[in-house]
Amino acid sequence: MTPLPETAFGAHDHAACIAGALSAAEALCAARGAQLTPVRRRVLEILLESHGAMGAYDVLARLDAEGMGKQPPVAYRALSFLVEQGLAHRIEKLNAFVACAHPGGAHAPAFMICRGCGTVAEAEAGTGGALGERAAEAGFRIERTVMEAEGLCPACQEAA
Amino acid sequence: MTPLPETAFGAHDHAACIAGALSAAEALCAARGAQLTPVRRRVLEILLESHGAMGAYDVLARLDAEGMGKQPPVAYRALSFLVEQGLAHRIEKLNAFVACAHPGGAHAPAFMICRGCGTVAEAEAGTGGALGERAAEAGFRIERTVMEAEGLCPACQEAA
DNA sequence: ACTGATTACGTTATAACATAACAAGAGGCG
DNA sequence: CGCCTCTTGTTATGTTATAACGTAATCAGT
Repeated sequence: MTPLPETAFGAHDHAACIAGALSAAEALCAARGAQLTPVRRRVLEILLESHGAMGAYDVLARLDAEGMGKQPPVAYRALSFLVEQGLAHRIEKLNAFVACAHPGGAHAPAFMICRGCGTVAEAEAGTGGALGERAAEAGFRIERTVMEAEGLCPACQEAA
Repeated sequence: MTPLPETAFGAHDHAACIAGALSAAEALCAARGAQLTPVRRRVLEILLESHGAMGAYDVLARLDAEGMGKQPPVAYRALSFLVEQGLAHRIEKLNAFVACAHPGGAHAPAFMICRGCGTVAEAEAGTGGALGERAAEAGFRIERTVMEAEGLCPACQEAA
């Protein structure tokens, strides 16, 4: 099977992936006049390092260990900021957050969630296909979509 | 514009819609040997009556008022049963539950959630379009999907 | 009828996720 | 300086969900 560098399921240079995402985040925030403060930046790093979905309290525990705050609002504020800026996404199915794999790009993201290893891969979903069609028929105006698939990634399929 | 009886946004005979769904649920459970007990049946009725998404604790409050239980597990167990049987769906975006509009049918449901009136309309989404394609490319085996669109229904668009 | 398996329900307690509300500091800018 | 805005610190609370344990009813096989 060929490698799959375009998804989180494939092996890749993790350090480079983190560094690239961080510099993209800095550039984006600078361009928009948004402030990537130390806490916000550190939360993004934590998400990138884990390369998976993390609960807000998992993030908070990391922040606390580093002396950057221990109350829930600290984590939720930083996560909200990152989501607003498109630097992270909320995974509704998991009540968790994940760093964006394509910061700055167009956004109708879809996610593949491996129930084996917890890895979350992001894909661009486009219009949403059948859902978009049904919405158009019904006259429903879509503002945001949630598209999440749960299942098994290639590695976990083999393990099972 | 023509009426849209196939979605919850259109007017319809609510009493008949409830009665029909209930008898379909009874038939399904009987056919499967699943027990539609009083609490489970009542929870389904409550969901059908509201014709929208309800939180577990909203359902629980109704049950409590009727003397059918006041602890969270009572509601969660009944809701879990209904979801397992395909008689209700969980709306991840809202942390809420809604009665199934097409009990017994095939199920890759998608939902349109009106942020104005809270109405939730169910549509059949099929394979998921772009997400399904990306999953196939990545070798990811999908077991369940969450497809939810938030926006404005026709009525609320006019009101705004 | 007795036994054991299964299923559903009752109850207590707590875990896990999320936000309201208010005070205080940092920095730009007229 | 004085004002405004944004960010952060902190307390408290609200909301959603499940673990864990015990009881009752049902039913198949003996």
